[in-house]
Amino acid sequence: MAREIDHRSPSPPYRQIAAYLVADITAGVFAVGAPIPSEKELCEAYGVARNTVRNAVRWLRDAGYVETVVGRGSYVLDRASSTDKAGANESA
Amino acid sequence: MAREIDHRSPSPPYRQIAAYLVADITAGVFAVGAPIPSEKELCEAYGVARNTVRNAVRWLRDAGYVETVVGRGSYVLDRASSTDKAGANESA
Amino acid sequence: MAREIDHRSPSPPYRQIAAYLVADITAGVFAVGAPIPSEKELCEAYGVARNTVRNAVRWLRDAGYVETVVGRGSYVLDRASSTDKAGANESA
Amino acid sequence: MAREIDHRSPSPPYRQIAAYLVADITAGVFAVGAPIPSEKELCEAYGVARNTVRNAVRWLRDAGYVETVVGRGSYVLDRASSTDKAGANESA
DNA sequence: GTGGTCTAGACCACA
DNA sequence: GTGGTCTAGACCACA
Repeated sequence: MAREIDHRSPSPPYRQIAAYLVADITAGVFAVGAPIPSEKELCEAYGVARNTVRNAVRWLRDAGYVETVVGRGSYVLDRASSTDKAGANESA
Repeated sequence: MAREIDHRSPSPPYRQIAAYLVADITAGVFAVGAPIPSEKELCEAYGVARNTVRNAVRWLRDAGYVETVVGRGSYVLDRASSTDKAGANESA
Repeated sequence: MAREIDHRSPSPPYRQIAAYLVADITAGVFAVGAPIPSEKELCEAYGVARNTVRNAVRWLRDAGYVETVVGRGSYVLDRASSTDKAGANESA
Repeated sequence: MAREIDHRSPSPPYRQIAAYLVADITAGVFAVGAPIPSEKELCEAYGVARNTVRNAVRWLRDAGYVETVVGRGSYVLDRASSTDKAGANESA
C-alpha cells in the first residue's frame, strides 16, 4: 500500500511523491474531476511530514495536474485542455 | 452584485469581506442604526460559507462598526461616539 | 482524564471547557509562561470538534488568561499584570 | 411527496408531523440507527416553519423515538429497549 | 428567520 | 505539528 520513498535518492521525497501521483493520475487511478487523497492520507501513505506532501501537491498544481479548493481538497484537471503552467506559479 | 473575493490574496476572505462592509458603512450604503445584510445574504453575495461571513462580522463588531442582536441581526453603530477598538482581537 | 461536558447545560460546551481551563490555570496545573494543551489534545480530552475548543481558547484569550502564538501554542499569562478584559467579547 | 397538514384539525401541526414520523419509524422507512430527515428537509416536506418541525422532533425525542446529536441530526432509537419517556423531558 | 454553537473534516502559513 | 481559515452542512435559542 504505502509506496516507498528513497531517502538516498537525489530526487527529494516531495518530488518522488509528485511522480507517484502523476503516475496515478495518468493511469486513471484518480479520474479527471475526482479528488486526490487528502494531505493527511498522503502523509500516512508515504510516511512523511505534512510539508512534504504539501510541496508535492504544490508541484502538481504548478504543473497543471490538479486544482486546489480551500477546505475541500485537490481535484484532477483535464490536463490536455490546459496550458502547461509548470514553474509559472500563478495557480491558487 | 457579488463582489469578488481573491483567494490568492494574503488577506483572507473574511478580512476582504469585512473591508467591503466597512466601505459600505463609511459610504452610507448601510446607515447608522440600520442592519447590515443577514449572514445568509452575505454568504450568497460573496459565495462563501457561513463561518467566513461570521468571521467578517465578528471583525466589524470587535472594531466597533456594528453591534449584533441575537435573533435580529447586526446594526451599524455611530462609530464617532465609540472608542476605537480595532486591533483588540486581530492577533491569532 | 477527559472531564465531562454536559450537553444539556444552558452553558454551551465551549464555555464549560473554558471554565475547566481557567480552573486549571488558577490551580497552577498550567503555570504562568507554560503552554496549555494544544487544540488537538483538547479535542481528544473533551471529545469535541476543533471549532469548539477554538471557541474556548478564544474566550481565554479575550479574558486575558492566555496569549496565542501562531505555529506554537497558547501560553498562560500572569493575569495580575494585565487589565481584566473578561466580558469584552461575551456578547453575541 | 409532501404530506398534507390539516390546519383546521384540533391536532396542532407539530403533532400531525410527529404522527407521520412515528408512522415512518414504525414502518421502517427510517431504520433504527438511521437519521430522520433534517429540520430543513422536514420544513420543505411539510411546508411549515422551523419551530414547528422542531416541536415535532422534540415530541419524538421526549417519547423515546429518536435521540438528537447537536450538529449531526436525530437518529432512530430501538424503542423496545428503552423506557417510555413521554412527558419526562429528560432527554437531550 | 435571525444569530449562536456544533460536527467533521479540508487546506494554509508558520515555526 | 501548531494555530488560522475554510467548507458544508447540522441543531439550538430567541424574536
